[in-house]
Amino acid sequence: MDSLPLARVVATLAEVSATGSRTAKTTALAGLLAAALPGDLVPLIGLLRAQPRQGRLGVGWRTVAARRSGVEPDPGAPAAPLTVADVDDAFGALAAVPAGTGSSVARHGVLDALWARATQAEQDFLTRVLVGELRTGALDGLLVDAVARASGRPVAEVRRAAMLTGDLGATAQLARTDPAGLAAVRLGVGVPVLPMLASSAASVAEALAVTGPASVEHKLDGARIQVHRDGDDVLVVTRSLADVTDRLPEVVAAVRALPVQRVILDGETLLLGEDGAPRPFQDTMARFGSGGSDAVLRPWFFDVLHADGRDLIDEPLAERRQVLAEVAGDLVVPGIVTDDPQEAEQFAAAALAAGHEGVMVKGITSAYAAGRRGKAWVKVKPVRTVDLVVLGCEWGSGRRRGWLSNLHLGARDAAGHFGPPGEFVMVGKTFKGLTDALLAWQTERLLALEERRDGAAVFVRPELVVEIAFDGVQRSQRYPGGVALRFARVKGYREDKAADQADTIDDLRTLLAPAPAPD
DNA sequence: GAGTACGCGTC
DNA sequence: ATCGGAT
DNA sequence: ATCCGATGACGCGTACTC
Repeated sequence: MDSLPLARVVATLAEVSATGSRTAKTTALAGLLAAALPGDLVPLIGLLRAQPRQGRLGVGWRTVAARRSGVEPDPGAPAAPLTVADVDDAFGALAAVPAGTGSSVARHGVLDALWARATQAEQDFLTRVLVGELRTGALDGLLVDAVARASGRPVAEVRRAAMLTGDLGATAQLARTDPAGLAAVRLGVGVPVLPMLASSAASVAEALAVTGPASVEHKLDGARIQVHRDGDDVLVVTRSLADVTDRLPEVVAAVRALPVQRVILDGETLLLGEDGAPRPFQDTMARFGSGGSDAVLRPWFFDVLHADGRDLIDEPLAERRQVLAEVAGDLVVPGIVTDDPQEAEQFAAAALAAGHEGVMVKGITSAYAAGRRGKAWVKVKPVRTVDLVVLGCEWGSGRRRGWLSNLHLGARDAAGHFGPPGEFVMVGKTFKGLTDALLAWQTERLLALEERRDGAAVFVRPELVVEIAFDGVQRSQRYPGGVALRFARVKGYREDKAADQADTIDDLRTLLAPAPAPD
């Protein structure tokens, strides 16, 4: 079997994107995987998930493409077609180019070489990969099925191995070369596991009705972390399994101090204010995303997957929480066990009063379902609502092509703090919560209110009032009122209301946490 | 060298 | 993250 | 019950532009 020609990858992806049937897509991908050499599976899956980009290649690639665009592709067709391995080599070479002055020249050299060997179709494909067009993650679920099909292993077995190793490419290779090894994949300290995800409910009572007796825990507004410790070796990864160990020395130190040698912990990290209350999410991210500062990120843990030789992933939550209390002490996220809605409601109110995002309600008998979004974990957060005015709307793409989709939302500036009194101040955009019927309706309605266009946006007379649900507000530099909505979605149009009855920018600004005292 | 735009990852 | 639609 | 696709605000780091 020869190395897989890139042309075949291109053809398969074209087929996959052209068909609507999930089954057909799986079949096409499975065929591709089955045709690949085992050694090609890791780069192939990386390519299919559009992950192997190294930094900012979009513009670099466009530059190369533009420079090349006048140049005829080599008239004598390349002797050897471009293979997946070639692309993987090129990505490796790109990764090896050091950052800094001159690096873009070196990067372009690598890209030039790739481009020169590629056919037109391959050039198009590479452009889409490198520019990020194919990066949707949408193939993730399909690929698990396809790997199973291509290797003849049960889907559940492949899925479990992929979740436990956080690595579909390696799992595909294992499935092909060592089926027994695949079945034997277990949790490993130092090997990141895909984190368990939660569904959501509107109230604690509703959540409890789904889970039954539950652990009800504070939901902290920070970044998810998974920490592996083996003696003094500590690894910290994020929700997407990115290694952030070097950025979180304080978390490493905190875990090294725990009374346990080998452990996998699941939790959250965030900044606290001097008063002990959580800082705004933005502040946590500013620290989380950078090397360091004096601000100290603190870890809290709500689950333990392994402790000193004991895999706990299939144990009920009650058992895991007990072990957690022993190994993590005061770093355990506060929670109670109950099946009483009133008691849970009181606990949730206290969590909010303490400045947290809400609560998690977790079935007390549930196992840790790595990588799954089940009903065993349910998040409950308060939802706010405001009536805002539509200022404009952007044309949708993909399945929303032809509809005005992404609404520009304005709050009323009754006091005239940001312009003439009574005009509107933009506070965010949303495309969520719209059914196809509503999309059609708003497209027609907004076009009738059109004032002007600019690129993809149609600006309208500010007359239509829309009810918007959101989770909270955040400081904004982009929007003139200094606030932006977090997770805004449409609840419905308020045709009974006129624009001068819309909620005000001052209403929204009162939701902003007071700025920390400078001192 | 300063300022901007992009890419990616957090939610 | 959230939501509606499709499978 | 899940997966997919369309996009939100922000913050960092860095490639690119002048």
